[in-house]
Amino acid sequence: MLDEHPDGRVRRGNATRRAVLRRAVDVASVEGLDGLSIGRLATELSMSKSGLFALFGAKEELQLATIRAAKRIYIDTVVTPALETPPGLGRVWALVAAWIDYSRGRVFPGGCFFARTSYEYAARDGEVRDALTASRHEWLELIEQSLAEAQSLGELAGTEALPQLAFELNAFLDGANLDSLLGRGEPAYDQARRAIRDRLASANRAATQPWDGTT
Amino acid sequence: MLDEHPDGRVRRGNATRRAVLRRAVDVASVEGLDGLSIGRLATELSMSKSGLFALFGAKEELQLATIRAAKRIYIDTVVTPALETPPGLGRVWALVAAWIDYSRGRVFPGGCFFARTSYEYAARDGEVRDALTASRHEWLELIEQSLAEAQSLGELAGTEALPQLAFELNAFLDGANLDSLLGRGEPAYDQARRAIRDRLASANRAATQPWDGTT
DNA sequence: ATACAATACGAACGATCGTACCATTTGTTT
DNA sequence: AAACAAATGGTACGATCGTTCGTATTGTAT
Repeated sequence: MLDEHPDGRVRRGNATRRAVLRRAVDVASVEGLDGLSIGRLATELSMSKSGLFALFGAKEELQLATIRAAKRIYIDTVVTPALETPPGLGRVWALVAAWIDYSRGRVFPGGCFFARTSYEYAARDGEVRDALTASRHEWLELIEQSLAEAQSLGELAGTEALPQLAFELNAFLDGANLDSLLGRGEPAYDQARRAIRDRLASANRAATQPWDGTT
Repeated sequence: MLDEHPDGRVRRGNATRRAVLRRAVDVASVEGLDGLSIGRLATELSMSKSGLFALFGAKEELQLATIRAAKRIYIDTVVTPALETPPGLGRVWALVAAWIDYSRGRVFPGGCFFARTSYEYAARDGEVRDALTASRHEWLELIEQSLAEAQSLGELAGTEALPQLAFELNAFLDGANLDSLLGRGEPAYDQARRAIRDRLASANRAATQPWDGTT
């Protein structure tokens, strides 16, 4: 959509940028956005350091572009597939299930890209941090909105506070992600699934429409 | 306890090491254990880079010593005070309450030291990562043990799986820590408290000994 | 054909990194 | 008093960092 102009030069540049960012998101998910080094990226991609640098103009621009690239991957592998499930608790479950697959399948070698980098910049200032907080906010709002749909369908007790519930579900996901990376492996994801299923089942108990807990 | 030998030289060295580590834990909680730089620490503490380096022998030793120093602070401000509360759900609550105060009060400027650094090294190898995974394991075991005491006192349903429950409580804590750092502020801790209180109350409902949810 | 624009490279810059070596000072041991 | 040990500082090394500059190449305009 940004390539509307069929300029061969910028098209070539965009292709190179994509190749760089494909590698950058993987590196950053393990070593962090600080660990991203232009020289190292250039070496790994067999290009010149100055050439790679010129594509972004500054290190911070590379970091911001890396975040945007990670967000695209995240949306493609987690959000979009889950939105194929019709609204309701089924979609909420599809969302968390897709997230678990995303973390578990190591779409990024360092687990969830945003968990890794958000913690890295959580206590700092600047555009990088702002971009990461905005991403987290969008994600939490997506969960909350899916919960709101389920609630208006009668699948969630009307007394449930949705920001609270979204916070809890997301905490389970992040917890499993970290536990898994730190060696707890598959059982961590089992714990998250069980916690989420039990929590949603409890929120469904006082609702009008029953939920079978699987779909 | 390690200063049993009244050698003035090593005592002086230990004092300097303590001063270095007091600053190192703060820096690492914000910039990470990679962001720790010997030269920067030396400048901030008005000492020579080579002198500071010699006190630890290698950067990795400085990082490991920083983790040990952070663990001491953690134990002093979270674990030990909570253990003054008698076993049972009251102690579990004291533990999580102390943790929330520890994160909320910014004992480390970057929030929980271990959340920050564990994510940093979660997807890597080496002694630093091993030390961090061990710390996390100890913490989770402490929660689990406190839950086991509560269970044997009849304050927790016998059907509750304790590793599962410990995972959930800890996930709430980490989630609030990150949300708070990313600008959500006090409400994040309120959400964690509420999530934990509700979860413990639910686990207490099928138990023999009631719990009032506050002490 | 000519002027312009974007990509890419090579070389070099100042800064900072972790580390090594050597000297000095200070405290302990004999 | 002499021998030793630990802490601390000064200097310098090689590596890497982000960045700048000049230049060649390639594609698009006029």
